[in-house]
Amino acid sequence: MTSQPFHHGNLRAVLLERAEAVVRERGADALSLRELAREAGVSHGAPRSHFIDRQALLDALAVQGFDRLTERLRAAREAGRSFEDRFHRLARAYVGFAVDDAALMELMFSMKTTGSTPAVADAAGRMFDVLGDALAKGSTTPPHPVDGERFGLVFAAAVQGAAALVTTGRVSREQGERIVDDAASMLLRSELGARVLGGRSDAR
Amino acid sequence: MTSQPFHHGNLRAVLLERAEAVVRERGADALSLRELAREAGVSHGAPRSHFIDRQALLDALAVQGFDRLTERLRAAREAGRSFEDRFHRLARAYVGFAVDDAALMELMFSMKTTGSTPAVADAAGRMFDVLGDALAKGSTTPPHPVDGERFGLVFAAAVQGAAALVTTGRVSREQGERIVDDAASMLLRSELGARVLGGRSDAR
DNA sequence: CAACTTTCTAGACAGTGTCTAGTGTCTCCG
DNA sequence: CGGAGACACTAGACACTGTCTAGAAAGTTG
Repeated sequence: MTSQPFHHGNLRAVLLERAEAVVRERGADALSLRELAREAGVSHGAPRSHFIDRQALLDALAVQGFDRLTERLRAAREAGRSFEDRFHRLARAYVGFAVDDAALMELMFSMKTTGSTPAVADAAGRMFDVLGDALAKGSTTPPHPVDGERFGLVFAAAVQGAAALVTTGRVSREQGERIVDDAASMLLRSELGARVLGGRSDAR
Repeated sequence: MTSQPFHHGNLRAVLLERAEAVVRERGADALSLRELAREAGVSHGAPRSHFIDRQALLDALAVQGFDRLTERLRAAREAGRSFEDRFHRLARAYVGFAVDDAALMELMFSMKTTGSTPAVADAAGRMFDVLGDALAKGSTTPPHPVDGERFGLVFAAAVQGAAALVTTGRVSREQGERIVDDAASMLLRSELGARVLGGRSDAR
């Protein structure tokens, strides 16, 4: 444990952990495999046993990020006491994550990462599923599928956009939260929202 | 002109043009100053006279991108025949730009670019100003400043988010346009929208 | 205990951004 | 007209990167 054994033991986990810290602090561009290896006390070629590519490491980070965001969204969904409450909680959880982990968020949604591996696409899909499920569960009558999807997409866009405005420094975090609150309120009170909700505004 | 004179003459312009092509085709990460220099037929150190940094080149590209987007938004605003029409045209112009120049868009809104130079921040500011002005011009009575800003931010968020969903391949371009259309309609018919419009729904 | 697989080392290669010193070219002012 | 200074560029160097290779060490399995 003290002097390095030949086998590091959990190099993969250490690399992921340190890599995420670097991304968070200095951005994905600043991530260097060799620097990571040095910090972990292994040779510069060692990471290759666990990540064939630099991009493979970034992909793994993105998957981890999506999974963590998914978990937070799930928690927000559970904590919601009404449909509207759940709605606002989801939005805030999403924006909060985007603000706290802005660099990671940028990585997760960068073109080279998002489209690269099925694993990343799947993780992103699971995240969006939670968003969609949370909406579907709200209405007593199953929502019209088309309306439901449109509704979910507009919601996703608003939240994603608010997050982008915040992370790029265009608006403050408080403004970002107010944006999603406003957007959520508008959505719920719109015609489309009414149809999705099946005529009720406070389903449980 | 045929054989390269010592002074290239318009190296800066050529570099910008080729750099934008590279970003568009292969992403910002794939941009190499040395490769650019080779293509332009100059030595690897030549670009330094025009762009002190790799980042400086990227910043210049971002400024160019913001300016072009600003121009398109202006055109959309002029073409609009009613407030609602103008609204939809702006949204579609924004999403259209984001789709056609996805990689450039990603560069423009990346953290390292957005926050780096005043020049970039200014260019981004001008773009958002056009968005904001277009909204302010719509209402006959000057909108309540606070409501107007909230309105504009929600709009910007929706549009930006829809663009992000499209550029990351999550939804198709058609879906993206429907999202912004839906969002625009909801916004216009919301309480907040009504207040901003001063009670009218079709101001000219 | 032997075969096999995984994990790591160490060296090499091509490529990069950045810095520096020096040179060719242009412009402008006396 | 000519010289001086500003500018654009060249060429070489440096430290660094990701990736590939061959091979050694350690763990695993039969």
